[in-house]
Amino acid sequence: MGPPVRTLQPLPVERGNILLSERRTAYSARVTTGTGSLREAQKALTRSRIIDAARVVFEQQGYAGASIGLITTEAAINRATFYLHFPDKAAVFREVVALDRMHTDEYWRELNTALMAGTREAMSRWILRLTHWARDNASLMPSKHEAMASDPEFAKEFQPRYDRLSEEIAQFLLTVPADDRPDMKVRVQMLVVMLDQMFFHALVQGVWTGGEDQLLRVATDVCCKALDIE
Amino acid sequence: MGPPVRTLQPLPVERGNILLSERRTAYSARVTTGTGSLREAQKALTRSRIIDAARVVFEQQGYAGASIGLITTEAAINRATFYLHFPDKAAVFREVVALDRMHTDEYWRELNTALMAGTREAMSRWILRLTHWARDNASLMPSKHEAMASDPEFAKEFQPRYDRLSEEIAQFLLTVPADDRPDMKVRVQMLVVMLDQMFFHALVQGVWTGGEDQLLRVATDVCCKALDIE
Amino acid sequence: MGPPVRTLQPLPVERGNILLSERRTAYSARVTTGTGSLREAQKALTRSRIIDAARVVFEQQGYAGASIGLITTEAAINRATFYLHFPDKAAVFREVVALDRMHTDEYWRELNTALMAGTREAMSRWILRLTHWARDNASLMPSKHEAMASDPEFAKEFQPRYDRLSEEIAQFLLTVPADDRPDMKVRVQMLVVMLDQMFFHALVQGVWTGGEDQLLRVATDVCCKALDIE
Amino acid sequence: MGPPVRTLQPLPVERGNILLSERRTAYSARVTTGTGSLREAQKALTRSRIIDAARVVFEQQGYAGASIGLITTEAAINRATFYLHFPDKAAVFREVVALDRMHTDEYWRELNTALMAGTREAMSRWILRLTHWARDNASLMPSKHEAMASDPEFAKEFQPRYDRLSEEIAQFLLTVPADDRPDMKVRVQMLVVMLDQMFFHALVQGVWTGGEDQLLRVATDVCCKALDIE
DNA sequence: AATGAATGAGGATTCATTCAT
DNA sequence: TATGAATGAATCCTCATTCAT
Repeated sequence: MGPPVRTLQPLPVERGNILLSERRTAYSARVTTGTGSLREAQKALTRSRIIDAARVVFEQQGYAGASIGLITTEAAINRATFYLHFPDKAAVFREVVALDRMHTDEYWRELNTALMAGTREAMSRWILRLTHWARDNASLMPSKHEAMASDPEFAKEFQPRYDRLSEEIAQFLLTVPADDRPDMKVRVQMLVVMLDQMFFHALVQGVWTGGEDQLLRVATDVCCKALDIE
Repeated sequence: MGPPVRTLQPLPVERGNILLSERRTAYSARVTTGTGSLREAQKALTRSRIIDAARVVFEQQGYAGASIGLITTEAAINRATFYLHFPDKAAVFREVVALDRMHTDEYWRELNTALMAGTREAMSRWILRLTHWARDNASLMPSKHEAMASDPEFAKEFQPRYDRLSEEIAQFLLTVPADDRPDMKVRVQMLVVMLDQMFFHALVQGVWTGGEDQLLRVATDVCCKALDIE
Repeated sequence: MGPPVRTLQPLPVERGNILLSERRTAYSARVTTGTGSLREAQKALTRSRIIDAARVVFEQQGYAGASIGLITTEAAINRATFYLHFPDKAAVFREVVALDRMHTDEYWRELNTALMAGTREAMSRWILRLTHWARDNASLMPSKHEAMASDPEFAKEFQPRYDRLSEEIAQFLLTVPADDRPDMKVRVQMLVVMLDQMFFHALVQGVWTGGEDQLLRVATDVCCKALDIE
Repeated sequence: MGPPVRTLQPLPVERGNILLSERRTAYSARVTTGTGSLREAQKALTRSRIIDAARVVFEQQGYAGASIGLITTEAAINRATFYLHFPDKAAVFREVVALDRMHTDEYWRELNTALMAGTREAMSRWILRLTHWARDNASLMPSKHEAMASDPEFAKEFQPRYDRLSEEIAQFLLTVPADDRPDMKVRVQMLVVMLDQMFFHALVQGVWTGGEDQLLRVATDVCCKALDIE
């Protein structure tokens, strides 16, 4: 009878969530290591503190709502110190998002694998993986959407993901008849957009009524049918 | 050889588009007429001026970028007057969006018809219709996304659209075996989310590379396959 | 034995002088009267309060040292109110100086009369008059010099005084042989520059050692000789 | 028919002039050489680099506009290094000006000679010399005026020049009847102030309309007449 | 002696909002 | 009802200055 239907927890990202700070530290800390001299290490430490704090603030307050004052307070540093490391809010935000994106790419790449496999099973596994990813990144998404909507720069910067995606699945596309490739590319893009958005609605904004099982089942089915899998 | 491939014009909504003002005026004017006494009529007039001005400003400046000062300047009224009609920015925004939503519902309702028809042709026609709608509403979308992302209230308020949508297609759902209904509902929701988002990317943010024909063709195909049409 | 030698009091303008506030109020108040409606009157009142306060601050702190915060504190109004009346510090300063300039012109005009008279007596009287004027305006001079030195705009705006001066004495120039006029014009300009600067040194910066009598006597003598008077 | 009338080039000192850097380097270098140990030499080198850079910045940005950051950037040294050599902006400015003053004194001393000669010719030559000096120092003058106007300390420090001047011409004063000496001293001071200021207007601020010839001719005439020369 | 990093303090603006008219 | 004027609260940003290295 399958696993119990666990309603998708809409993730308590509603501006106040502080759950992920631990992992976040890991994120940016990872970047700092191996720099060399002591001074550089210290600078990198401060920098990563800012990034971590920024992430917390962006998650809690959204993009527009985040002020540099809040970030520096959260990072427990002087406001002026911020400007030593970043020119403005947008710059830190880019950094914060970049850390996420590293993982993003990783997951997208797996899509290629799943498509190559060409089985419902593989698709299902990938979509499940996607939910995990969405859950991890959910808290920052509102800010990302907000930034993209309010600042054309960000829109240009973050959106290309979908374009690059089509390159990620280049391998898979080669398995498709040459004539069908352009359409297939668009088809995959659409589905990715769909899943992306769907998980955003489901996880971040909590506006999905059904259970997680149903969501996964239907999503898999839609994708497979659209891609003529099985 | 089919119609010529016209690349989707990414719609010059890039903060400055003023194309729709005419229609907009019609929108809010429609609401004000026939209220009753003279005083009320005047008040309603001012109110609709604010709404129209607000729309212009939201389109040009985005949600966060729109200040009450800009709105009242655009409306050529005093800043204080604004507060006689609306408590804050969010309130006007709700009104502005509401005017769009009237139409929104209208279009969604047609989805039910298309689904009932159950033909690729009907689906294709509806999707085409959707692109028109998207084109009309494109300019306000960034603000809407921004507002939703930054203000949880808006998220709750605007998202339910997808829930209500499932009610709109209730009629269609009755034609589906009772056991399949829950999944079918989710399936349609997903596709709507997909189309919605797709047109946002394609029209508003102009990040779609293919032509309009391709977009429509693939979208129709994905939807039909996912819904077992044909 | 002549009048007693009274050493020129270098005027306690050394950032802290508050002596002239009374007169100042008179200055700007004069401007406000006769506006008409009550609202306008109130606005004008605030405006003149800002100007008066600005003058005090400029006198005490110099141009660079004067901040908008200091001005609004002195005026006992909100900082934002300032921006309702002036775009920036430079704008108020212009206004403050303008009030002085009204008088300035008046005094320069008398130079023409003195020159026309062509007697040592008339020159002496005018120079004496000039010292009074200098004394009255001494406190603002440092700021003026500072503003002129630091902001080319001000230099352009305030300096032309010397050019306009040559127009003020046009009448006198007509009494001079046509051939000598250009040189005579320059000659007068030089002397005015000299007196101007001299009184600035003597009164404002207090770096003159001699007594007031001596100063007047020598100045008169230099001027008369240079102009072939007597 | 005299030399051709060359309009006084108002000297492109308008914050951006960089003409004099060569000479300037010479200035401060002269001071640093011959100090002794290697360390001291290095220190002196840095010190002179700061002074040179400061001069450039003061010329370009004015006194208030010059920040320590700008100076150290121009000198290509660390901001903190500045504080090893000077306590603050005022201190470097003093040095910068002092370098000028060495020359200043030199020129003033020649005034004594000219006065002793007591001929129109000698006066004329000295005044011409003065214009050269003014031209050389023009670029720094705005800052000097600004500093004097904003900081009473500077006023006290730079002004005394006029007092010391009277000592420079002590020799000449001895040739004057004892009774007339006090007045003569003041008379010369006045004329020097006049010339000083005149060249400032003419060269630095470019507000003089006439040609250089006229300026020199009239200035010479005024001085000679005022001093009963010829 | 020189530097990189960090800080504290202060100044300019802008905005939403409230009064008295 | 509509307005002009005023306000309080934030925010951004820059600068002079110090400290550990």
